Order: sequence, then C-alpha cells, then structure tokens
Amino acid sequence: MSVKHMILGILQEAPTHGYNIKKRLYRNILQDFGINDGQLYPALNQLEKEGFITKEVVIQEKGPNRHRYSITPKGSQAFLLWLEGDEDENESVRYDFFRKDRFLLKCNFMHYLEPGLLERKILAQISLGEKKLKDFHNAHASMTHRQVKPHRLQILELGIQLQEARLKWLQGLLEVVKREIK
Amino acid sequence: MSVKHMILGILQEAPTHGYNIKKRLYRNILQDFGINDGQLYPALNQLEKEGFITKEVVIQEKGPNRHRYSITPKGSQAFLLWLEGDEDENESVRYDFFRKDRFLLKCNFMHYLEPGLLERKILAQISLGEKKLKDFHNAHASMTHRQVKPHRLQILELGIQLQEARLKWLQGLLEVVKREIK
DNA sequence: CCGATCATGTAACGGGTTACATGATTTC
DNA sequence: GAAATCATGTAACCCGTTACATGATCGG
Repeated sequence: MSVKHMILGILQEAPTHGYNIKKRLYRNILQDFGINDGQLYPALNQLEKEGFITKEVVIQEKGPNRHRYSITPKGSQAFLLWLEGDEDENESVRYDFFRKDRFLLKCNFMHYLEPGLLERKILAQISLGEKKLKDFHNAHASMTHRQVKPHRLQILELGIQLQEARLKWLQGLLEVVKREIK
Repeated sequence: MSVKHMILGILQEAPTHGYNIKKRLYRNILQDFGINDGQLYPALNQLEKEGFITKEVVIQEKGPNRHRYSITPKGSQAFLLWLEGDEDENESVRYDFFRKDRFLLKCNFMHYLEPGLLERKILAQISLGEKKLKDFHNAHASMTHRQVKPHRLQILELGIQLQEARLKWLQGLLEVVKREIK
C-alpha cells in the first residue's frame, strides 16, 4: 500500500498528528494532496497495531485532542526496506498513460461526437490544464521561497513538463478538429 | 465505471465476443491493454442484465462457444450520453500525476537513499521507459500500416510524448545524482 | 504429450472514495 | 447565529487485480 509508506516517510522526518499530515505537509504541493480520511486514520491505527509507529495523545486546552504519532525503529526499518527495494518500480510497464486519463479514454471514440461539441470539450480540457499548470507554478514559487528540498522541486517540475506536453497535444488536436469543421 | 463504457464503445462499432474485446481490439495498442477477466465477463453479464447489450451464443464446431454481444438502442443511447456529457472530464484536476507514478512517490524520499543505489534505480527506470517507448513506436508503426483511425494514432502520440518527457526528466535527475557522487 | 491459445467465468482481496458522525473553537 | 476550521473516526461502496477453475483444440 502506498499510503502507509507515505505516512511512514512523513513520520521519518518528524512526529506529527493525522490532521497535520493531511493539511500541512502537502497542502502546498497541491491544495489538497488528497490522502482522504477514510484511509488516513485507519492506516495510522493499523500502523500502530503493527508496531511501526507509536501514539501519544496530546491534550490541548483549545480544540480537540491530537494523536501525535512517532515512527519506531521497526517502522523506520520497514520504510527503508521499501524504499531500497524494487517494489512498485516496474509495475507501470503495461498499465498505461491513457487508462488513467478519463478524457483520453473518451477520445478513443471522438469520431462519434459532433465536431462543434468536440471542439468545446477540447477547449474545456485546455482551460482545465492551464489552470492546473498555473497551480503548479504557484506551488513551485512557494516551494522555492520556502527553500523546500530541491529534489521535491524537481518532482514538481516533471509535473509541469507533463502538463505542458498534454496541453500542447490538446492544442494540436484542436487544430485538427477546427480544420475538419471548415 | 470506465470499463463498461469502453465495452459499449467497442460494441458500438461492431458486435463481438468477450475474448475478442480482450485480445484483438487492443492487443496492438499495448501487448495487453489489460481489461482483465475478473472485470470483463461480469461487466458483460451486467450490461446484458441492464438491457444495454444482447447475447447470442455462437456454437463453434471447433473450440468453445462464443458469446456474441450486440449493443441495443438503449445501450447505444447510454454510450452517446456518456460520451457527450461532462462525466470523467474534470476529475483529474486534483488527483495528481505523481500519485499514479509509484516511482515518483518514492522519489519524494530519495534523500534517504545511498547515491549509488539511487543511481541504479534511476538507470533501471530509464531502461524500462525506453523499452516502453520502443513498444509504443512499434505499435505506432503497426497501426499506421493497418490504417487505424488517425485519432487513435494521435492518442498514442501523446503517450509517446509523455514517455519522452519522463525519460528526459529521469536523465536530468541522473545527472544531478552523478554530480553528487563525484 | 506438453504447452499455448481459445473461451468463459467465479471468489477473494486490496485499495481508494464518499458520506456520515461527532464536537469544539474561531471567524464573519 | 452560521459557517469554516480543527481533529478523529466508521461504514458502505466501487473499481480493479489476482488467482483459481474448466475444457477444448492446435502446433511442435
């Protein structure tokens, strides 16, 4: 499971509580990185049960209690073993770029769409893509400013490049469709 | 569910049986596009139950029976409604490029890896990526040869461009890591 | 005769999402 | 007084994967 490893990785850096994992640590990469409650809290409880992390309840005068989790040596070891191992590194070979992109799946059948509608759909995709790209650039600026580890920046840069490639492709597609309309 | 719509889209073009959907129609895009049995056959049965497709058992003298499915007007309508609608087109906004790429997830923690090991990992990713790119090019050639609809080719071209962008990024990462080793 | 291919299916599992539930505090 | 934020959690569902099961035919 990737979520568990991500949690261990975060706790490897410093102990913290669930809500913080969710909101603080990743909010600047994307507004919400998106570890959802339904997974986060059960995962924390299970990691504790398995002895990978320990819980300490922090009572606050203001607001609800926090459950502060710390990684154990056992958890740390498991995390490093996962990181060093091959797990999850070659499985993306056959499962593809376009199964993950629902719009692309639809594109397989674009010849059934009336050209005007198709054009509008592509334009909508372009504007979504541009919005996302802007988000990425904002995140990049903010991370640069906060002096985040350079390799985290680098990951974001790949995101930007992939997004740019997709946008360029959409623009090309738009041209083709426009030519068909005329 | 995307698989159901893909099946409807395929049957919209011509009636066929399950095994053919699995092997023929997509084998050239990737060796296996990867609709798996556990999903394909139940989906076909359910689509039939819902009245979107009809089954006709074709008895073969040689080999097992085939279940030949055809799309019904109701199914056709549902397919076109899905295609024309907004469903599945804006959901990729927040769920991200790097949650889908397990290697990138690991990269978040690359500073915990000994540089030599990291270098080997990146090299492995590059060689996997190059292999995949070659597959794509082969598929492209074969599709050109078979005169597949040009927009299907275009989808594959995006795949190639995304793969190239990822490879270029990996190469850049490799350079950074190499510099650190020296 | 062995393994691959054709052809259809079921069962169990795993991982992720949504929605729901609670309750306090802060902000408008 | 309402809405947002902090903080934790559960239950139900959906989608997808793997593994298993069956049995026939064809090529080496």
